[in-house]
Amino acid sequence: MSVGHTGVTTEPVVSCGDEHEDCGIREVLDRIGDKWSVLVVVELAQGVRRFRQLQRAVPGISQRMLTLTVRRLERDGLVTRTVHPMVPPQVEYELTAMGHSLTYLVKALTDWSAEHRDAIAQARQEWDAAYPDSGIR
Amino acid sequence: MSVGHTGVTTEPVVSCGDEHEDCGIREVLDRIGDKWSVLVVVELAQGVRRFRQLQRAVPGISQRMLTLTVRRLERDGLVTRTVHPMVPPQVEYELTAMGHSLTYLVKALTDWSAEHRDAIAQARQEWDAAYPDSGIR
DNA sequence: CAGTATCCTCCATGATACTG
DNA sequence: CAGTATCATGGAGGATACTG
Repeated sequence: MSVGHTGVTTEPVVSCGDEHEDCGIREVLDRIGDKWSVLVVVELAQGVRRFRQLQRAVPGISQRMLTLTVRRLERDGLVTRTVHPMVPPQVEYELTAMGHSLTYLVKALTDWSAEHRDAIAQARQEWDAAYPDSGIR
Repeated sequence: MSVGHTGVTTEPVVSCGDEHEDCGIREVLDRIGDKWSVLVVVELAQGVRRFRQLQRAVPGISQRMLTLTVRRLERDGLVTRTVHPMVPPQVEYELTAMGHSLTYLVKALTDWSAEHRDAIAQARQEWDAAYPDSGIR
């Protein structure tokens, strides 16, 4: 995917077209852009998980945020929540077909990230060296 | 790069592996997850743009946020900033090769969004109907 | 175990004014 | 035109306690 020099390469034609607003990117971004959704989806991509399993698998997430995150994913039709009436309670979360399709997008995300993290880190170092106290971070 | 399958298909094997942290997703997410970066990148995907051009192309963005956004993109090596010394000042922003490669990811994002926005909207309606005052949004 | 219910904090964003 | 400098604020997220 070398975009190389001056020449125009094959553009992915990403544009908002005639939309006045912001395409529909915001909708997705508002979901995957938050702090935990993607990490929860990544874990659920491995299979069915219970609440505490999820919390242990996503270090640092609070009970409250995990609840909010899975609720929103459920509301969007990306995750199913299955309650098994027993003591102690058992609730299982699982990706829907749509939630599953999202993992392909997430993979694209991680791939791009892995591919460019070094270049980004270097660019940042150079920039920070050039403008030591710019306030930008 | 068709992201949209239906049903269970071959898994993209998206996992954090043995990483304790959160892969490198957070780095990308922190950039594309913010309110404006993606929209600016989308506009710059069309070609070279000046500051005011960008601001007009991205409705709702404040001068301050546009400055911050392009600065951060520049710092990450995704955008170049070229100052032409003249009166009035002229500054041009352009995607780097890496910034360009990001547009493919953004396209995957918009594609997925376009493909599932209806399903998501419907899932939300149904959920909101089932749990009228849940507080979730 | 799987959550609710509160309270609180900080930071991303916004609004406004000024400048080379 | 292309910014900087301040000040203000809302809401995402965190901490803690309690419950069926």
